[in-house]
Amino acid sequence: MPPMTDDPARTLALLWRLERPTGTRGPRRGLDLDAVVATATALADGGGPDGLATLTVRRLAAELGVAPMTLYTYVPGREELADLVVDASYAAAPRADTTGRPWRERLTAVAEENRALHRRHPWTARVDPSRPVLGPGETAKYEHELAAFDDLADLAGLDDVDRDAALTFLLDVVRAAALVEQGSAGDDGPEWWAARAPVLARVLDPERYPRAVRVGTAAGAAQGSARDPDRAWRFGLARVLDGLAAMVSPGTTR
Amino acid sequence: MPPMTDDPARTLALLWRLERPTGTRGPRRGLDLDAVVATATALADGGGPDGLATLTVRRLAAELGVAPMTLYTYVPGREELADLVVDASYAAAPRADTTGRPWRERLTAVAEENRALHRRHPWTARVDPSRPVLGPGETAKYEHELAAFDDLADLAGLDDVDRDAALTFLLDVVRAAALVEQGSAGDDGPEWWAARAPVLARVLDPERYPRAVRVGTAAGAAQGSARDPDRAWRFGLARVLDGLAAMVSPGTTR
DNA sequence: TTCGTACGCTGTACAACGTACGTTGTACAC
DNA sequence: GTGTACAACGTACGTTGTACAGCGTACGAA
Repeated sequence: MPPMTDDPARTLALLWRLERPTGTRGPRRGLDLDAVVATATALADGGGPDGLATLTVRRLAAELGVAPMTLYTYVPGREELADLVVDASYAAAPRADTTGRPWRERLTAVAEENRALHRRHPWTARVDPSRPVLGPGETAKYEHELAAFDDLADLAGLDDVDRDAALTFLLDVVRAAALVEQGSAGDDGPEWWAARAPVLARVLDPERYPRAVRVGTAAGAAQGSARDPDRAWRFGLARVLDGLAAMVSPGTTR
Repeated sequence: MPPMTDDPARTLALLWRLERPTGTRGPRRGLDLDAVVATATALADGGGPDGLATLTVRRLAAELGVAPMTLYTYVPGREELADLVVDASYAAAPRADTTGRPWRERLTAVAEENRALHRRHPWTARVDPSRPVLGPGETAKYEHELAAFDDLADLAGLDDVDRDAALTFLLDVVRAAALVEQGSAGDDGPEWWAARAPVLARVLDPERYPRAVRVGTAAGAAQGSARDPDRAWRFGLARVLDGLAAMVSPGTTR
């Protein structure tokens, strides 16, 4: 199970489709990288929020009608395959041109685009944000999203480091909201609480944990049932925009 | 590998240490749950950010000088063990009483406490936030943190659902900052970029991705090297507080 | 036309994982 | 003394990623 020689350059070359100078000898390849990635994406999509984890070499090979080891002639290993899938999902995401619109609108568009991405491919919300993929998809996405910050960066006098931090800030909140939305889908059915209620009733002393019991009940009920499910989303988005707006007009912030 | 009968009630009982009416027959137990959890925590701590993933039944058993299957008499399975470890880390975290302080100070304290938690146990930053553990540690933490929002909730007229959303908002940003900090530790050394630079130079066209190249370089250099590493942290915290402040005095926000 | 060889493909194998199952041995209740 | 409840554990199964060596194909050179 130890990973193979993980050569970052090889992975990057694959991401950017820099075909290595492969000779024409031997049998023709039965697949190509795009087909592998496309099928892998479909398989991950079928696996729900943990789709990337349930994407296994053996299952992908079976889906492609090929022996497991064959995939290793297309991809260095499982981790690199995941990178390719993630980057492809970024590349395929639509990006609306909001040039000329007010900065709040532009940032809202970025947020909505990422929300849509996390909905189309739930596993994107669980990608480790601290390890950039550096593929063409991620780069195009990054460029597009940084551009949406042009006006705010001007107004607030953000340098490049702060601009990156502001974008990260926005995306973090969007991702967190996506995770909440995923968690409340299906899991938080009445039977989820029903299975836990007996023990919780014995153990959650309202005198010892007054706020936890009250707020937890309210929050659980709100997101579980018919209360509009967009409330948490709008809350987070509004907080982010207001937080960034404070850099423009720092009047009320101190 | 399919999990066993995951009985939520049994897991909760374990978390809250509701000892089942075990008879005194048979050999005495050689361990107790607290020792198992303590050793598991130490093992996870030794595994870095992915410590919870590298915590395996076999390794824990070896550490405890016991056969792997023995652990199953203490804990239903690996997942429940992870829950116990996580909740114990919450329970052990210090919680300062900030009653009477201004709300920004109280929220900052909560943020700092969580930052300290993610530093002491890096794997806590990778716990799925959409699946509450509902143990005594998490409950105490939740109660404490909700209390820190008392004044803000008053000032801004937050109901319980919004109070929960506001806390989640704060914790999400703190967790994201912790992940960034973890990612930039060690990984982002000069050789990390050095291994990727040749391909990136060929592929990152500054005309096609002007902002991405410029901002990415700046951000990478800033967090990688000697620039003060707390900058992203302070940025995120300030944005969160300002975002929440806008609910108190909504003057500049629209 | 023949043949060497580069290369796509795959069967087998291994280490590590979680954990089901059945056995062993201990120590209390009677 | 003896029956029995229960902790501990040896073995085994299915699953994972992937190393390795062999097989067979089809092109380049003769």
